[in-house]
Amino acid sequence: MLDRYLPDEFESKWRARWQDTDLFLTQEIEGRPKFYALDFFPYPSGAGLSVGHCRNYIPTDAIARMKRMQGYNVLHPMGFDAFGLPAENEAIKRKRHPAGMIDDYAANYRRQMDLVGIGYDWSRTFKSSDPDYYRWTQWIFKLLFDRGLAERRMATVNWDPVEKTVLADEEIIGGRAERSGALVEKKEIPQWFFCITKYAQRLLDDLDTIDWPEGIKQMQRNWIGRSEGVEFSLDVVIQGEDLANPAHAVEDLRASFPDLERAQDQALESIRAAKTCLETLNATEALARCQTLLVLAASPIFEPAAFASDDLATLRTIAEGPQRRADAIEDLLEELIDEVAQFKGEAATVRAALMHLEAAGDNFDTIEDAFEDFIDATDEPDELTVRAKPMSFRAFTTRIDTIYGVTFCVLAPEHPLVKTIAKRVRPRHRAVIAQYQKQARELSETDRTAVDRPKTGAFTGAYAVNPATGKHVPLYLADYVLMNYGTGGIMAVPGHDERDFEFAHKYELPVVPVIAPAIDSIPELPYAATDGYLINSGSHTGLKVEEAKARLADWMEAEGIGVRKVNFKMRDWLISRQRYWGCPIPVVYNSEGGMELVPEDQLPVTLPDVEHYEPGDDGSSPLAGIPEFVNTTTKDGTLGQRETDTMGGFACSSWYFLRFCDPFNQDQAWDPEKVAKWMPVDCYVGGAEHAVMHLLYARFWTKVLYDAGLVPVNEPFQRLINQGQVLGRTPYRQPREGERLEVGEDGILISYDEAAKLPESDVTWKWVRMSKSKGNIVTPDEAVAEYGADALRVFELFVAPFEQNVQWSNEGMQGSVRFLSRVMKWGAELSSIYQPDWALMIDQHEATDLSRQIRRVTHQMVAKCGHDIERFAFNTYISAMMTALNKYGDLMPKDASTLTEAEQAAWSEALSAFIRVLAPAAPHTADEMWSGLGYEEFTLNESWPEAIEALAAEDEVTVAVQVNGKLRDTITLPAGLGNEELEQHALASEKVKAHLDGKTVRKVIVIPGKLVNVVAN
RNA sequence: GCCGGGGUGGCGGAAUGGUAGACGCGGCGGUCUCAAAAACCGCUGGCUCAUAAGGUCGUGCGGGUUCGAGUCCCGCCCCCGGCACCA
Repeated sequence: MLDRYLPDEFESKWRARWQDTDLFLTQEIEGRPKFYALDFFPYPSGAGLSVGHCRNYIPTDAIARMKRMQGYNVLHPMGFDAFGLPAENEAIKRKRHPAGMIDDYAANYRRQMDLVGIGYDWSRTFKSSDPDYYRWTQWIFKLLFDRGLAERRMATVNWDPVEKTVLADEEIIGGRAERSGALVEKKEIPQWFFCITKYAQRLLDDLDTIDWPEGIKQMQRNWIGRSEGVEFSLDVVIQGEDLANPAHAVEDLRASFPDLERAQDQALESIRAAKTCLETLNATEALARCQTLLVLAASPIFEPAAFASDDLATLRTIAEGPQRRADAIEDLLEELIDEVAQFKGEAATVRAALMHLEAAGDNFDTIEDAFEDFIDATDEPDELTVRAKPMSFRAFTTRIDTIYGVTFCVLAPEHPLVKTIAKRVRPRHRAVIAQYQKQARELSETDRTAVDRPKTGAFTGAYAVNPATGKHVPLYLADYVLMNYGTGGIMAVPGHDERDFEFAHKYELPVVPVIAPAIDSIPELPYAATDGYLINSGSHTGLKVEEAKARLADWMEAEGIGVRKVNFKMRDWLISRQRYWGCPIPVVYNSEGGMELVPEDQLPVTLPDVEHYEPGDDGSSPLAGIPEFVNTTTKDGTLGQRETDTMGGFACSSWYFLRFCDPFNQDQAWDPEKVAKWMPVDCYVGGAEHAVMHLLYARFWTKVLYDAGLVPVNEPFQRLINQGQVLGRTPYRQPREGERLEVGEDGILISYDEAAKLPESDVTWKWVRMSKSKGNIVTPDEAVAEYGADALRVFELFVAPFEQNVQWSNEGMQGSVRFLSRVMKWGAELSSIYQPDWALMIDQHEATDLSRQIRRVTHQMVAKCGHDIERFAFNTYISAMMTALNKYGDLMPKDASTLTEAEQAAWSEALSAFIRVLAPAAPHTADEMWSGLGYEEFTLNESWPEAIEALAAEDEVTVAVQVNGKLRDTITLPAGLGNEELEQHALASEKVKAHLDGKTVRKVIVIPGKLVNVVAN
């Protein structure tokens, strides 16, 4: 037997044998328990694997190997996440087709995985871009659609101007695209969504049922963002008066407009002009013409030559008035026409519209006032109800208990009510509103949501009515209120909310405390805590916060003002990508714009094989430019057009773990029985960067499939473990004059060569995640070539706890080389006395002290190793073997011929067990040693040694003896002594006596087999 | 700011409330060798002490609970990761 670890001598031989005999083929033997070990679906990149990736694959392999030896049916598959932007972008850059490129990269990954001896069942492998696979991705899309969980709707999307694609919220980091780094823009297009929000509550609740890192669960909880509160209505009034009362409205108008007389004159003139127009025009015709013009004016494709000259002339009158913007006038007229038409006959509508056309030509600012006067002058009081339609908005709050402290309200600048309010308030307010809306629109999302940004806002001129107090509080616009959370409007309680407080401070709004930690105290504001009592709260004063919440909610529900509501921060999953390299969405549109799903028997909708797949500059999918793809027929045989969006990559990775259970089923996505056999995944291993997106989406799909009765589990991944990152030592230098640092960098990345040339003081070394772009990658190829595959494996397992980051050093692998060499040397020394039938012998011959000691080491090691692998503590698994080896070393005989048969058997057991326990970590070495003992079988097919507790038990124990909690002596005693005996031995210790001198023993605490603590004073 | 995870020798790290520092790296001394490497053996937390024995301090900081705290509780500090005007 080889007595040194010489990997070149045997490692590749074993890998070849494993492959040749299909060793890693999944076994499905009746009656055995199952174990599904899975690594995150990797996206193969051109950079290949680094030793960092191996830190994922090696430990999973170790546990999978142990489980197989322990008699489990083990499913340990691997495949490739092939679709997606990174692949497509790289393909474009390299001018290669992504399919071929991905094939090459995946082949390289596979080669590297094999190189380090990962025992994947390659017979089950697939890529998500295989039509055989994505056919079923489309099938699941259909399933989601049929269950009302896939929707197409207009949406403002995050647009990446560099990659020319739409991004999910999750793909934006700080306002920039995660991948390209471009500043994200807004765009409005029809998009496909999966309605994950319908599952929000279950996704949240079921986190409690799975064994995942607390951090990841918490991240998902935060992402889902559940909050409980009350949503209720607030009426909006202007000037603090109820405009439903016409008399008030007119009074108000007069009071607020001292120039009324003059305005009336102007208006009357306008009306006269309008009447003249009316007399000469057919009313219906006039209205139609107006509307046409308005629509035209708003259209970006407006083409003046296409229209009759009198239309044009009218349009010009509208659009070219002094300081007019066509869109502003259009807005106004559209509103007027809408409103008036609703309540009056056509003639009046046209009259009003024309009048305002005229008025607009004269004096835009007074147009609203002119309208008021017009209504006034027509002597038709009911027309005032048009203006006085009550306005209200809804607000969501988790702190309904603070409603008495509302001193103002805020709407998001994009809130739909703002437009209505703007029409009704006085011009100066209208101008402020318009200005503020413009400002908010122009701010990028990044700027707008920057935390340290001072609050801004604008008073609308309108007031909200607090339903609890009836008080009118000013209504503001402010961009710290977001349209896409809650209702887009809030009740502001500056006394008990930091943001509202800051805003109130800036705009000098009152701050009223309504919650106090104790009934008679006044808190320091803002006081955001929820423990306390209500003060200044009318009939609710004195209630505790929780009770007040309940009572106020009850009251609102009873009065119909509001309802209890649960709000989620999570949004639906945007799935559309306007790109080529993705799974086509199986939808066809007919000529009327209706949509239908591609029937199941016509799936897959395959991606056309084309030369050019670059996205168009307008953001349309490259598929849209391929007529052979787009043009198709609908179910009823008419011409149809295919959906040209493809699905984002997360769709493909949301069910691959199911396909692995039945990878080549041609008739269905999987056989439910097979999935029932293997699912859930027992141990799912990958990086923490997928904490939210992939893991949430996969959970969502699993739940949908569970609801559809297609999978028997509600959660896909029973146990999740995140490996730590491998960091490479990376050189940086300070920027030179004229150089600028990238955002987030505090030095300029340089190469190792450059670092070697610079003076040491100019180079800063940092530990940075290995990546090709950083130039700090160590590949498994290098590591295997220099140190050996098993050395790499052992080092990766040993170097640090599994979840912790590692600072990589090649020298560290030298340590595992040393360990493996010692193992092989020890094995070689013992091989001459190895007894294959040790198990029989060991019971037939009387044990000696030595044999008992050997067996104790063996059985302690076996127990610890199994337990440690199970709990992913691979570093202590390796160290347990090292410890055992050290102890064996101490017990090794000078002369083997003096060993008794029991001792030979004990040594044989030790060697046999050690090799098998070593196998998950160092399978090449284990197989080499195993065959050296004459065995034909691979260690993977051998059974995991059994740890016998009785043999592992110590017959002597070292007892710590303390006096007043301080260690004063250790005494070695036979195991199993009673407490009293231990106490006596402890008190008999000379050292203990010395410390007890002059003291009285008050108490003696005995921990059996461990410790005696004498308390004395 | 909020949430999560951490902070232990020169370094990576071990330690169900019970002998802190397992195991490894590095370092020091030795064996072997003409020599070096490799391998093997021994030592290796600080202070105190000529040495040993012994003593004493010691798990980010300050308190507390306990016979006994790296571990539990309270209050801080620092590092890493995530979220971030979410009503």
